Amino acid sequence: MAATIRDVARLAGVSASTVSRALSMPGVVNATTRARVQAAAEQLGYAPNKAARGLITGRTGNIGLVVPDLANPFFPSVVKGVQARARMHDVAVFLADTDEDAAAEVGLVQALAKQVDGLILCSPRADEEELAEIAADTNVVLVNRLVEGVPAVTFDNEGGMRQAVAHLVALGHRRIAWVGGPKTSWSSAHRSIGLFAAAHDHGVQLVDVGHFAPTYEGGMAAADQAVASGATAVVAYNDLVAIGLLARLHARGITVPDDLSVVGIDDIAMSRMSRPALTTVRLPKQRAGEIAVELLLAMIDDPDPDTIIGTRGTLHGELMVRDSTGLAADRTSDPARP
Amino acid sequence: MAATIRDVARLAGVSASTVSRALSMPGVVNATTRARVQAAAEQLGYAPNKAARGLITGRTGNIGLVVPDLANPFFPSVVKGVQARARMHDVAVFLADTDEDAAAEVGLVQALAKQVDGLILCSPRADEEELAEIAADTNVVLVNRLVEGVPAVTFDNEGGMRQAVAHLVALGHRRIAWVGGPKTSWSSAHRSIGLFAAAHDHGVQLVDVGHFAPTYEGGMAAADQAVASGATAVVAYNDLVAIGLLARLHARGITVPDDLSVVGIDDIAMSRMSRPALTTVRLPKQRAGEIAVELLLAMIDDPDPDTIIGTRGTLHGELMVRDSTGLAADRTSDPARP
DNA sequence: CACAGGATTGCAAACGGTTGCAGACTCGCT
DNA sequence: AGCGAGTCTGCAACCGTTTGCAATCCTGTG
Repeated sequence: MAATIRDVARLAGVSASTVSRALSMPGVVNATTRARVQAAAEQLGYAPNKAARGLITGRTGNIGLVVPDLANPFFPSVVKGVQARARMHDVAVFLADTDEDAAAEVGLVQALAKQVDGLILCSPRADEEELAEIAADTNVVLVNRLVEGVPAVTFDNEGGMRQAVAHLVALGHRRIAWVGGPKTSWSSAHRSIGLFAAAHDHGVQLVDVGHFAPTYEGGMAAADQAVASGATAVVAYNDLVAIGLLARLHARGITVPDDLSVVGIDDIAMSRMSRPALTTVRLPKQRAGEIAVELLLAMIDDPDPDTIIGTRGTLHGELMVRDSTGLAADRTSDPARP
Repeated sequence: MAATIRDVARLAGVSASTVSRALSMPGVVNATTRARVQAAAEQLGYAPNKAARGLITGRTGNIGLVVPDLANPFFPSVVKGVQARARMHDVAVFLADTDEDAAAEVGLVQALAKQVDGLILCSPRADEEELAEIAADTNVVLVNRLVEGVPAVTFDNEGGMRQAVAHLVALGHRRIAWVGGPKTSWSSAHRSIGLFAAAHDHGVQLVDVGHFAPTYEGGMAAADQAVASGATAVVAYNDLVAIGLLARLHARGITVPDDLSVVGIDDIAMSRMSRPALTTVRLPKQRAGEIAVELLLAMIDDPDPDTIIGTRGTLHGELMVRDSTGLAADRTSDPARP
């Protein structure tokens, strides 16, 4: 079908090796020959078969990206970042959606492993051992998850939580509820830790409402318990959950932020559009994807373990104050002017 | 690094050919040999190198998927459908996001073309000629776009619009505004046509408010013109636009649906969560992805042009009536009982 | 006991590239 | 003219598979 290197060689009247060199190591072939080859290649619309090259060089020029659920707006953002950066480096991206299934995850990873130079695992569901095992014989970069000895790009959960708490405390909140994500979620655990630490530092109460699905429905399910907790503000595991909270609170006639303040995490596009617009900790999701690619590519280029293993990028979040947070309900005036 | 077929052969004490056969054409090798080979393969964690196979068979076992913008929630849904179906068939998926750039689109497509057996182009931005050209020497399935002679899966825009109009007419609306998408959008054009036809059939007025970006911002930009149009109901190019409308209308103190009804198209996840929840035409996005894969795979298996060329799946939308549509503002009672 | 015929298995070529090595040429000098 | 040093270019091997063909083994039968 498509033209092969030999077709080009024949047309240019040279050997295949010369074509190969003319195209990938110009400078080593005579200028006029090179011109002839290039003309021939052009004419035939020739483009080298990456797979064949990969067989020899051991580099496929492809990377794999595994995400748990594309329906969660968080992930398309990082996929976009990965995409963009990969394109810059001229590598193609395999995408796999595991549907939140840890078992499918390792299966997919193994299937992908053979045809890529490395993998980016985004918020992986697999357990720590499995991840370590995978990372042992494949180039792997983790996103939003930390595993001993595996390069990763993560978000500064503690810092983000600190900002959220500082904001709420400034608004007079003294009792804050935490609506956690899935029990096994690495980021939920770390957000929780950061939150408790920040609350402690500020001397305010934090009440843990429990674990919920990282979805709109999870937020709806958590709302009533959050209200019952007696807190004047709620921090949710992520924006989707926060928006679910908003919906249920509205349905119950509870006004946000007058009766209750709500803070999300992620800053997905939807958050600007919710009513009220959601105050949230913006996580540079796309940037995370970009950095993951850089890390992975560096790792591929220089497989020297020492320089890479343990490398990790930590991205800082930024509090986006919008309309879902306000003065604490049990205060009637600006706490700054008592 | 990874085990090759020869490693397995050595361990099993047979030749590479036997391993190949044992694995891909069982039944042709002796049962005990096969067992030995399988054990060896298992032990070594062997998985064939798809690229090498591709060289010989001419099949890479990969497909490519090109979308204009993952940030638009419409696309992750179809990507998910493609993903799921591809996995069933054991093919891997290359994903490319073109960032709405028609030029990047053809470039990416050409780059991908060499390493896949076929391509799924989702709502392609490229012009008709380019698409036809690409389809000429690659297996291509279009999604949400029709081009002469190229297999495609599309949505029944006319039918969807008819449902929307029937719904609005039943609510007493007699003057409906249409907020169109990008000027060059195939689906915007067809939705517009369907809408006009339906309006004509029902004997109601349709006023075209113009073309807007298919985004939240586009909706915000369109809102005031929609209001000024004097219509009592607005149909938006898609849900994102409709939600943008909702936001701007709210900001202007216009109540939906009491003052104005709003109808979207797509039924993205966000639509259930908007306030008010958006009445919209649900498009089976994920299903579209699945069918596209089936179509593409069929095309790959049987490259006989006649059976495939022109094949197209048309998926029907379903009106989801939620809270953004109500009785026409200029009516005070149920129009069914005048 | 020889032999036909089927069942297994191995050899080697092929796929489309890349690359080490060596041969062929071209120069510039002596 | 002879020679050394470059500069180019082609040959051939190799990457990890698959597959046509031929060789081998085994079995049943005459």
